Amino acid sequence: MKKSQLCPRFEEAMSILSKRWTGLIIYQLLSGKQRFCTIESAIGISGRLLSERLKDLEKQGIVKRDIFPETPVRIEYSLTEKGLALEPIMKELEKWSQTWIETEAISTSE
Amino acid sequence: MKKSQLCPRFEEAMSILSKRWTGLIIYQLLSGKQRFCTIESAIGISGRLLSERLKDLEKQGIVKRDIFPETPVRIEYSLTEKGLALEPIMKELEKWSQTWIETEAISTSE
DNA sequence: TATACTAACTTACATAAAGTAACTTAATAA
DNA sequence: TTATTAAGTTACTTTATGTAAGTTAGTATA
Repeated sequence: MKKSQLCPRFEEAMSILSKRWTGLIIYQLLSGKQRFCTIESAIGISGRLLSERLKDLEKQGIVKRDIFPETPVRIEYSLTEKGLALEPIMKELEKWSQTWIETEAISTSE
Repeated sequence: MKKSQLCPRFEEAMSILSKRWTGLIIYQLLSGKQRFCTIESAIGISGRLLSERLKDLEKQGIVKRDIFPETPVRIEYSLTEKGLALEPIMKELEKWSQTWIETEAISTSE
């Protein structure tokens, strides 16, 4: 593949957000720590992909995983400092969407 | 697919940014109007996908396309008002990347 | 007149990522 | 012994992306 002329840090940051579901997972966790099944139903992602994304985000130091050995086991996901620092981006995107996205224009194919 | 509990506007906005290349194209166009081949080499995208993404972005009213019937033809892409309004998001992501992304950690597989 | 050149695509095909549904694991309760 | 539950994982299909070659239109050059 061709090499870009962009700042590698910015490119890396964008590659995180431009992976499907990643942004919504982070957005969802901004409202506080929560469990796998809560995130799953809140954003409508499948277990297979949520599992994959959470592993990636943990590896990148954006998400933290805490295990509570109850029955059945409880696992809570939350944002690290690095993850929480993404809040301004989400807030700006929220603002933009409220100004520029019309509800009517959204495809309702599902 | 399951339905999410998120604001449809925000979800739609995120779906734009979380499509591969879209964010980089918008970022690139923030530095001013430019031609197909310029964007192509600046961000390292293939012609096939750049063409596809620019069409989508035009349809969404984020990008404008101007034709100059010279020889060979010149076509200039630029951001609309809606597209320019995404600048704060890009600036915040730039800030975040400079604080939290280490250059060493970026995979150099290409 | 025939061939070359250029930007901006498009097509055809291979590979990678995402969607879907069924299955697994471990601890404990009925 | 069977059932229940959260948190995944596996197997398989469909969609998206990567890659390279081909197309189009208007000149310019041999």
